[in-house]
Amino acid sequence: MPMGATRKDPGTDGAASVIEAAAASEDPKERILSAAGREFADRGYEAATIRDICTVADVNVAAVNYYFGDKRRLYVESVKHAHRQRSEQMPLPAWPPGTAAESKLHDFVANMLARMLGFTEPPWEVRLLLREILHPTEACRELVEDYIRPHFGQLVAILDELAGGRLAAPELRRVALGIIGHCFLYRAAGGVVEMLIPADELARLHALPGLADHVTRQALAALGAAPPLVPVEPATNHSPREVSQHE
Amino acid sequence: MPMGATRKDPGTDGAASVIEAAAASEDPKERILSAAGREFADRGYEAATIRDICTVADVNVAAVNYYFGDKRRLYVESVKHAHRQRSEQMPLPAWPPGTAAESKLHDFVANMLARMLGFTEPPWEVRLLLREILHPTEACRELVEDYIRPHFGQLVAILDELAGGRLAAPELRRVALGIIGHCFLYRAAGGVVEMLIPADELARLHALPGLADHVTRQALAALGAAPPLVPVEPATNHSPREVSQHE
DNA sequence: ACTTGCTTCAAACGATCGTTTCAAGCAGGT
DNA sequence: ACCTGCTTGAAACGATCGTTTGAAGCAAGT
Repeated sequence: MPMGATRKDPGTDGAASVIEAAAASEDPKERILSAAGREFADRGYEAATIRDICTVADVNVAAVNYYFGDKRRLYVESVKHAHRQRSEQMPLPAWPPGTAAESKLHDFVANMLARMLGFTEPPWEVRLLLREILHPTEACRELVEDYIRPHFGQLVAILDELAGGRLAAPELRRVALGIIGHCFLYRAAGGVVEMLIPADELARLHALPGLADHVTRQALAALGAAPPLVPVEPATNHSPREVSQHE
Repeated sequence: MPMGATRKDPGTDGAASVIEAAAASEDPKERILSAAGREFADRGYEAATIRDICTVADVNVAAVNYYFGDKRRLYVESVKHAHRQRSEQMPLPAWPPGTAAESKLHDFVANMLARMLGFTEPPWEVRLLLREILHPTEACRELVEDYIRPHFGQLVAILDELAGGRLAAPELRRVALGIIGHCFLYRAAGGVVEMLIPADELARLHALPGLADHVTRQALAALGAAPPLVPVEPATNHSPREVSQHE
């Protein structure tokens, strides 16, 4: 699918000629990186072929070896390229000082879900980065340090604020991992999740706002910063755990 | 790392006595399935070669095509084989009637973590099934129906019991997905998680009981069946949300 | 015009893959 | 012994992969 041309520098348009419909950059090196990213994301490292990549990028087969040396280095560079593009088009969220921690958590989760699932479309950059997370190669460490750790740190900070400093760092991290895992499941195992949910409910599940609400509320309830998911019995002395006597 | 990997030389075949220490079955078909499972789990479908599989299984290259037709069908069969072995050696947990739902949830989580992470060893069967979940092929549907859906249903039933029937089915499913996602993250993205956690805490994180405790407790707290993670202020009239007043 | 340095191109190379072939082995029934 | 059906074996086939090659194109610099 021809994605909209992502013009990073709108100031220097240069030629007035209308560029091809497909995202065609001037620089062949960048064309190769884009094509390689898509192919690697779709088919995986082994199944993606240099010939296909070069056909998509509209360059000669020898171009890959000329610009990148070999296939492996092309892969590493395309992962970095995707990560670079992704992080500069979706920076870390920032809030004015004094914003309620609950709001920040909700924003953070919604942002993460949007980044992972893509509110409009599932971008190939995300799929490529996911592949790198699931099957780490040499490009993984840099990805974690530059892309994942800052987000993780921000989430932990929000949770710390919510806990009012009354939760130890290891505990905070585990709560954060729970939130991330919840979102991660939809991205990494979305196909299986869809099989587990009744068809008539899938539309609801794919509605991002509702998902973000639920993930946030569950985390807040676990921390004690929001009422539990199960509505409390209005006013009874009996233990709320004895309600169901009919199976 | 598939590139540049020099093929492991089986060495001198002088003494053909010691075949394979691991699993040398009588049936060559089963030997192929075992070897294929390991190779597919380790290297992925594309990178695993029939020649390597047959070398490990100690059969001729033609045996794969003789018994399974082609590589794709061998893959599907090896996934089913792994799933079959795995589910018969780790059946669904069962509790005597009247067991507290909290205990059941804890057992369920501990069982799932043990199944995923493997307290003794990371079995290749799990890695192969994970591959199928992450990159579904034709073998996925059967896997979900026979292996995953029963577990999922059991978890939802436990949560329903915990909620005392006061939570709608969609909500219950989302809570279940949260729990599963939490565990799933450690299995699927364990390498990245390990980079995010300080080294001196990794030992704690890999201690299965503690992990199960935390996942269970977080879920219980979210449902309201256990006190929140953050210790409640002992006795103050002030709202606990106004603790931090300095900005 | 000639050189220089960078880039592109078509073609081929060597390796390896999945698959096929066909003959040899090896039971048991007659 | 013979046939018969199933299983194994070594070798080869055709396709495709990543990579290399060497020449041609092309815009400066001199």
